[in-house]
Amino acid sequence: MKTLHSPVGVIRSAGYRLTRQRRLVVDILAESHEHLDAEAIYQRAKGRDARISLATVYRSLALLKQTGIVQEHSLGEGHGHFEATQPSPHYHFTCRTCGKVVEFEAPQVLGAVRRLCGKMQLKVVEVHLLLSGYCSHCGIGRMDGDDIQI
Amino acid sequence: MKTLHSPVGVIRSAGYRLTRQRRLVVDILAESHEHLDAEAIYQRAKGRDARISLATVYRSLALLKQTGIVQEHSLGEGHGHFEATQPSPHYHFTCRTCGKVVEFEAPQVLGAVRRLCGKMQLKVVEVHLLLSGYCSHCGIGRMDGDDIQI
DNA sequence: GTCCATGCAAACTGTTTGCACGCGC
DNA sequence: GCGCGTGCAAACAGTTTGCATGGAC
Repeated sequence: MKTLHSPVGVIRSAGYRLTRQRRLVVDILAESHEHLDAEAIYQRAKGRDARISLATVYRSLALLKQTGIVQEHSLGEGHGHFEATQPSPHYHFTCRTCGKVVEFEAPQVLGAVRRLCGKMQLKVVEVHLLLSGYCSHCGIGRMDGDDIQI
Repeated sequence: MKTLHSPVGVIRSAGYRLTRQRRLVVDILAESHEHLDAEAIYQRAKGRDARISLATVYRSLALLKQTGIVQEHSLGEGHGHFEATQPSPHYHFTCRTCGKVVEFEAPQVLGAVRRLCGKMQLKVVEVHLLLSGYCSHCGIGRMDGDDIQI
């Protein structure tokens, strides 16, 4: 059973240096509870340290992902979005009209996945469930099952 | 209730022209039951019609996606993969070692999603469930729960 | 014949990399 | 001080677009 450390502790105990830039990226993701993309993280980082570069943001994100501190999600926009790893797994819905992202938990999904993958002898490391459609606001008047398929 | 037409019928009844190139892309996806990316589709298409261009493949895929004839999946490689829309929804597992993609059905997942989204007033149009980990072959000796999180 | 679709090449977006300098340990 | 990490700019992959020509209807 893995003990939970602070991001800073994880970075150091994995043998990586704790640089100003890495700490900055961690902080930005820990503070913001949105799903930022690399560019947005870079912009925020630049606000606090004008010298940081986009390449470093990407390199930091790769390292943080590898150590499990952050997770990357594909939210249907064709590029990555990042968030600090949460204690309990959750999934995402994105609205096709307004772009809003709704997070939700779904323990049943994990159960079903676990059962299925046990049968198929698959060792699952990551689970991404991504829904898209229309949120409660944008879905008004969209009862015309035209592209509603579920 | 939407009637099922042949891809060709769907294209024409949506008011689009049925060109040699569009038919070719449809055929390639219908024949191959793999998850091809745009480049792979382009290579196969060139084999049958040397004049086709990659841009047209992309344009055709966009149109076929919009009409529901094909689906795009993000299989964790950072670029899109395409397959002909199947009658019953299914999901994907990709092996981190050998890259193999395993398809599986999971009606329970759809049920859970439907229930949750009903509560949250979300109208769901698309459901993507993507697992990654190690397949039965590559997973041997990987019992050391180090990065196994589910 | 009309107008949408195509081919080509150039543009664009997101991401990665090579290399010399900088800084955490 | 050693060696990993950074900044910069250039390279890269995947995808999109502008424009003149071609082909479906």
